[in-house]
Amino acid sequence: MFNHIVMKRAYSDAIPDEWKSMSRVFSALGDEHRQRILLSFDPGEQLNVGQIASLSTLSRSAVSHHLKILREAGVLASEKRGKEVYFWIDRLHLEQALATVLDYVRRSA
Amino acid sequence: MFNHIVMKRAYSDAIPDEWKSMSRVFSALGDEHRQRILLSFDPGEQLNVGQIASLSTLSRSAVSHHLKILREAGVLASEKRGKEVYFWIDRLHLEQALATVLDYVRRSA
DNA sequence: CCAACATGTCCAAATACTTAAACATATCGC
DNA sequence: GCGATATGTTTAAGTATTTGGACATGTTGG
Repeated sequence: MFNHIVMKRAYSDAIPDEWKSMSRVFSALGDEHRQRILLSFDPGEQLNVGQIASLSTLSRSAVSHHLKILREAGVLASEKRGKEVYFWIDRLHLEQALATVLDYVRRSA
Repeated sequence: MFNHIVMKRAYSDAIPDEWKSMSRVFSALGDEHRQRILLSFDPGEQLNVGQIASLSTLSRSAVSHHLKILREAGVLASEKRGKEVYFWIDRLHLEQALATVLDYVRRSA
């Protein structure tokens, strides 16, 4: 008995695991400067911090801050090569995160 | 001649039209309270402001603020029925916005 | 080793966002 | 119309984010 009673998930419950990843992606890409950084990449292109900063209207320091947020969100990936740090779009992670939300939305009909 | 020279899109250029819509979706869903609101909806469910506020830990006023942002971003749609305003997930708009980014990411490989 | 360069980090000021109370508007039942 | 209810708006304070300069660290070439 009571099997037919489905408690509504409490608003204050933890955000589902698969949403935590998407959450950071959303926050990261909710900023216009960070969107511009993402759009700076041509297909397959890798850019170092100096290149990204020179395209930007912000200080190198501010760009570095945004790159950190994008990397931690899994929007970009990076690797140090010599003196430089190269960034590229983390295609797989982004696809997975977006697919999670798309899946939720499609089930919501 | 010069056809082979492809100017890099300036960082400060306008964000492409199809991105403006996604931009607001990202900003809207970059906030944990607004994510919780989105996750409050069962499939096909419609909730009014009072119901959403009662699920929330925030004041009704703050919830109203977040609902406005979610509606303006096209995450939720709403309709007034009598005294109440009902909200639901704007499935089509969300799908389209997410598909735009997914498409960009897939072309970025 | 050392000078030049690329990047990251720390910090304080500027800016933007969030919050909740008070108030305003609209709708309903009687 | 009137009181009760539901929601939106304004506002001011609190909080968080963003920014760029100064400094620290790591790397390379000579």
